[in-house]
Amino acid sequence: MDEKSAGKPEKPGKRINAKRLAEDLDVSISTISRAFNKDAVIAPGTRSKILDYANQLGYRPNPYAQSLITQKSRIVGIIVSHLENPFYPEALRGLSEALREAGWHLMLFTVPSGETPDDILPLAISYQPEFVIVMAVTVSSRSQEVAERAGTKLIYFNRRDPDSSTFYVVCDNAHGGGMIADHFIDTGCRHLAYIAGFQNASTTLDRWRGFRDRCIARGFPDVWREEGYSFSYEAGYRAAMSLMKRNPRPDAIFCASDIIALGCIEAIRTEFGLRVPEDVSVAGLDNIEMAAWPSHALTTYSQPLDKMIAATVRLIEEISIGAESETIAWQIKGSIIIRKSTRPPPGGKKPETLPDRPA
Amino acid sequence: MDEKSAGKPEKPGKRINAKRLAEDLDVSISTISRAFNKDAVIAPGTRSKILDYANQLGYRPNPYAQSLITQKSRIVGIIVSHLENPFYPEALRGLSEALREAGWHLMLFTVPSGETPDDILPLAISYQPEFVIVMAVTVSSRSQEVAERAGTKLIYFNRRDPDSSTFYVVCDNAHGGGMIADHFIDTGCRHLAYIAGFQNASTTLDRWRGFRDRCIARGFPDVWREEGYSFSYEAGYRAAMSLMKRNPRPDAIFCASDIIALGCIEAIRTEFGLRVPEDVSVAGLDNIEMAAWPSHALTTYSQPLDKMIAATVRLIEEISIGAESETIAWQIKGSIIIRKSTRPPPGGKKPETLPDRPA
DNA sequence: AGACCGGCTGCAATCGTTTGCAGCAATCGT
DNA sequence: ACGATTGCTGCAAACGATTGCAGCCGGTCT
Repeated sequence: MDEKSAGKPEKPGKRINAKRLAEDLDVSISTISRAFNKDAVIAPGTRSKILDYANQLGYRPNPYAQSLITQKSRIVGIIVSHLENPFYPEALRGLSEALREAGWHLMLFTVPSGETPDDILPLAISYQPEFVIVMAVTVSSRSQEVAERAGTKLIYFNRRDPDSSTFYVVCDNAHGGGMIADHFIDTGCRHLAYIAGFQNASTTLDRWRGFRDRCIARGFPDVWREEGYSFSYEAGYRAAMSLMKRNPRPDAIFCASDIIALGCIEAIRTEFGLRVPEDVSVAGLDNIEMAAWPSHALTTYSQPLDKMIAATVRLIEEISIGAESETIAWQIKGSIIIRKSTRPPPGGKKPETLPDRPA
Repeated sequence: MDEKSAGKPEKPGKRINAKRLAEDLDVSISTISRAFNKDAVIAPGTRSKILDYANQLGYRPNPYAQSLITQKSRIVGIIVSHLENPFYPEALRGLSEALREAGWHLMLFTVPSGETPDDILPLAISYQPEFVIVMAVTVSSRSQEVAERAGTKLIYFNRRDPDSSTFYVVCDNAHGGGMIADHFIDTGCRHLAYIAGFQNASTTLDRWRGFRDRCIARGFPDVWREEGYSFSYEAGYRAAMSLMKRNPRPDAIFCASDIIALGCIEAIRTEFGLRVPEDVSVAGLDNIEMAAWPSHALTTYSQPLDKMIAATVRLIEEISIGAESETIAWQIKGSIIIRKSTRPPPGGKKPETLPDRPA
């Protein structure tokens, strides 16, 4: 520490690296490295000396060199297809924060309208993230294979993978459908209908299944189903237009997403001059923030976003440390949130008064 | 090509690298590299041979090694603070796609509610992105310095930097305020008001300035201003509650964002039983997708998102190739979108009938 | 025929880390 | 007092690319 330490004249253009620290501090590069590695053997004194000097100089280990040598990037990619559905920004935000806290970096890929997540995947894995979270409804199973070849693990968020052993995290959509059906029936609705989202999204399917099965079980087998073809406001608007012309006209509509429900309500009000919930009960699924706005006051089934996010991060952590995670998939129950877009429960109480067996 | 080519037994665990290609193809690693480098000298035949074989094997150059040696990452970080305001997902999406097309990767950082973008910046630059786009209203100027030291360029999106020579891209917010003022006054409104967003965000300030200046210029100096303290639905709701109790009661309210406007309208309708636009005209600024929904039909000033995004990408490209970009900042005009939340223009036409000089 | 040139390719240094292994001093056990 | 153990540190070989420079080969010019 006597050769030429102290007033060393800041080499200008050069980014500071471990070598520079090593020279200044008169230790080896290895030692510098060890100072930053949580569980490496190093004298506590040496470590703190290095750490102090490091952040005095603003030094941080170069992540590219680290990734290169360790073969780990601590990057997770995320492919999002429908950011215009407010559910996704909410999920994205949560995921972003949770992953950051766990020490991961998030690389974002949005899917342009003409394309599918499959088209984007090659690009997403080109930066060799350790994981790619797919937050999109439609993905082919070929993707699985592409990812595998690149050494990247795929995790589906809000999408069940029908035919395989991939990782996924979803809410219990069938349960949601069932709860809504119960609520409709309990509040005296008799002509039930469903507005679907993307045609063969697992979410569309499961919600429908849960809803219809419960309707049938409770003695209402004639459930309308209208295709929305997407999870959007416009879809809800259009679907409601057609649905409300049927005979018998529905008096309760379960929409495959909140945003569909808002479109649906709007159509019912402006196009048919009917009231919600007096004439028609409408419920959604997601519980996006907007659903709570007084202007909407939407009854809905709440996706347990926090739990879903926690599960996702946990999955990632476990796989990443090599614990071939025993749970490959999470399906988490949410809960129904009753607001003002559906009829209130019958005055006082008469829960046993089921429709087809009059009191 | 005779030593041991042909039926080479796929080395299993090993990720394929340039060396592997080189051996199989009997060329040097340098040549492999050159095949992937657009403007390197290499015989066309050799290149296509390599490229073919490469994507038959699914090989792509390792980005970490590339970044390490070239000192460029082609990564741009983005810090977003208010994803719950739909304007930001829209912007994020556009930015993501435009940057992808230009060959950049996007690393996302959201700002948790307790913290500021400044707190996140160190983390954002820890991966050494070449640029960081800050899509947030409040940033201290110290950040500028932190970024500089790490060799990262900061670009503000939707935020003007008052005191410095940093890069930024915004829409012409003052112009927006002015247009809305004109529209209010032209449609016969007389008691004008403004609901502010974050208190010292440049957007709040500029919109106010443009609005008030025009009001004054046209002879209505008494403009109410109500603080919203944030760009949210709740802020609009709360602010409207207080604003509508003033005397004289406003008959036109310009909100610092669309989402504020929606909250504001809701409060006017449900809390005061008044009609929009018959009793009060309300306009926003942003032109988020929801503003066009028939249930809202919000009059607003449209942010020229596409142009803003194009400008941002262009800025990045220019700086990145070293052309010390002559334009350090972009301020782009948007346009007013008249819908149903403001009174219609006077029947037929009487544009000259200004308030204070009666016809 | 010899000099020169242009097009292509290979050599080897380099980027900034991590990590197994060996070495060394100080402490401990007997 | 001497070997074994412990606690820390340094050496050097990776990781997988890029790129300036030198070399080779065939063709053209004089």
